[in-house]
Amino acid sequence: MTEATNSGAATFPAKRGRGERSSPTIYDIAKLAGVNPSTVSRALSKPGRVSAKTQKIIEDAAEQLNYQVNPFARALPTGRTQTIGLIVADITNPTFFDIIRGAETTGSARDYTLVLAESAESPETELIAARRMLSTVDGLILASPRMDDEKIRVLAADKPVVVINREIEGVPCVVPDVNKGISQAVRSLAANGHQQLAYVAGPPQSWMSRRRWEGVQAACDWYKLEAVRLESSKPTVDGGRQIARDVLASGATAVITYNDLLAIGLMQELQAAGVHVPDQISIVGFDDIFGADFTTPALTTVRSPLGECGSRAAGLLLDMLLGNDGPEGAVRVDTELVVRGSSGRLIA
Amino acid sequence: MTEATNSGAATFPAKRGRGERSSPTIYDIAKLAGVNPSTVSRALSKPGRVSAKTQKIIEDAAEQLNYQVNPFARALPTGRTQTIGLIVADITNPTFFDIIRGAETTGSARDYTLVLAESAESPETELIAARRMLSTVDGLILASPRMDDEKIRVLAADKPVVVINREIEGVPCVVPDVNKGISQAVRSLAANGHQQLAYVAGPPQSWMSRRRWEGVQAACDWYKLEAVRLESSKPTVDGGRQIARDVLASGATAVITYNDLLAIGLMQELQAAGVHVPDQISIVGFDDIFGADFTTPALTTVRSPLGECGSRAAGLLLDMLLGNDGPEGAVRVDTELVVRGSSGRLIA
DNA sequence: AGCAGTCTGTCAACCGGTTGCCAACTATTG
DNA sequence: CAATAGTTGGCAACCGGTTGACAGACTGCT
Repeated sequence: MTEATNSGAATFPAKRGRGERSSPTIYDIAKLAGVNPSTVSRALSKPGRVSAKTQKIIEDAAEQLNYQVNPFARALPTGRTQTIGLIVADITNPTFFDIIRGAETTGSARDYTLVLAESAESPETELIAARRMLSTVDGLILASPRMDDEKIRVLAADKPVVVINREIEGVPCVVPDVNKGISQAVRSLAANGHQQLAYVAGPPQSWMSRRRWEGVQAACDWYKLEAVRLESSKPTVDGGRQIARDVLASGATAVITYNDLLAIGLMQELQAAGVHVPDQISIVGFDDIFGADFTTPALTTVRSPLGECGSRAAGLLLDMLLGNDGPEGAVRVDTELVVRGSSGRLIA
Repeated sequence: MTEATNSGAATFPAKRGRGERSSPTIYDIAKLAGVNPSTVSRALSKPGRVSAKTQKIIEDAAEQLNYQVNPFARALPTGRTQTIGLIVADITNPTFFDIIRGAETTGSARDYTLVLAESAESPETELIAARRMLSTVDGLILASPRMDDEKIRVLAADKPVVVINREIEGVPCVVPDVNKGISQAVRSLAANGHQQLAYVAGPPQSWMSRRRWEGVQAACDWYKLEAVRLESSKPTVDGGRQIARDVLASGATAVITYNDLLAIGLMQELQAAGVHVPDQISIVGFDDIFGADFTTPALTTVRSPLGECGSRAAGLLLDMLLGNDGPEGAVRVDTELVVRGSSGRLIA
């Protein structure tokens, strides 16, 4: 190769969008420290592989040049990117705010950067986003995914994946354990004299909505309440308003909704219709989202520790990246009833 | 090189965390299509550089192999990463939810990925996060930055930066133009018989809080109201509760707060103290955050189109990445008064 | 047919780190 | 003092795309 043509000389372009001075590389450090670039690389990433003396010299040089690794150059040969991806079904939905926050916080505490995408509730968009991300992140968190189990398993076979708010056999999951919270809610309602309860369901394809309904049924069985299930058109404030007439028609005096948004809409509409909450109807929401205590009366709700879910999921993921196996079954985080003003004794 | 030692043979490790099959490269495509890798590269990224025929062959081969570019490999020589960074002061704060959403949406519409970080309201953390990000993204959006102008200018000299919610000479900014909304608010209050107005300020270092106070003063001058400024301890619901006694003491019958959170807390506390809103005191918030209409009465507020800010900022950034210059002055988006139940005629 | 001008594909260098292998050097021990 | 074991640093290949330079093919024109 020494005697090769070398005709081209290929002067590479300056690049660097602006501010011409490109950042220092390990080659610069090597020159300054009088060692080989590979030694610099080792000193900076493999503690103990080089002698303390050389280590010091190199670190000083790096300091002096204000060196920062180029993450892309590092990612190329190793595949490690120091980023984790998070895909949420709907950025608009406050449920996910806490999840995002939790994931970002524990991620950045361990020097990982969070990459965010949303699927707009569409299984297809979700899959596309997931695939696109998978090549650029070390691991992926799916919050309330909409695609089918099998697709998620395929993704999980490729890189570490953690799912929030859904249980999938063979994939690490973090799910709020709804039973405790629901049980508290139903007991509290029963104690307040309620006998007829309505559950306002969420999207039909939602795993979590089914789960909550099962929980409600079980608890109502136990506490001897009658439970009916009503279908909302969409899991939003507006959907809550629309379901109000069905709720009244059902004759139930207590309502548990799939989420807080539905509860808030429902309460607004009932109040507008002159129904008093909680004297005539008690309302219990789900999740304890931001703003659940802004209402009058403030919303009683089953709190899902969403922030903790995000943070636990990120923690799990990072552990898996360290080579540990994912947990056996799903990780369950406790839910609990937060009693506020929207539920109480029935005043006939 | 042919006669070289070749002793090493350097068998590179398999890598790929799991699922051994690594993804196809342009070399695989080249082999399949019977052309040179560089031709593949050109076909895939430089439309028109290769003949239509070859183009077709290569595209088919890529399709068949289910090829995806390796973003790191591409980023290394070019510096382009197809990602934009967003740093917010506080992920907890709902003000930023819409900004995040706006930025994510327009970003991903143009095939850019959003990378998110938060500064926890600390100028130092912010700077560190910004620096760390800057090396891995094509451009950066700073929402309500807390560090000083000069530092931001330095960052902006390196890569395109857009600032939201603050004006900095020489850096592209997107700011809500508060005057219109404030003017509407004060006019409405004046029309309802109010003569004494209090402004509850936000964090002292907040550029936006000062701006809003100036706007309030100007509008009060014009509409002949008296305005006093009160200092909140923190811009949260809790801070709003704490300021209630000062508000009452001030004798003002109308209040405009630095943000909705303060307004909500203030209203809760006043109502708890038996003060009727809006009959005795009118309250106007700022931003129209998620949940501002959950309260009873629903909150009257000056809406800042936060989602639009995020989306405009991302748009601006992407344009700058295309080589266009940033806008001359700051981009202003209109604010407007949203009248709901918390403001109205004074009933003495 | 001869020749300039245009297209198109190939070659090879390069981005900036990482790492397997080896050789030189140092320290330990018989 | 020599032989052996353990360290440490250097060499060079490699990750996967990008791009300037260039040569061969092809076109059109005289």
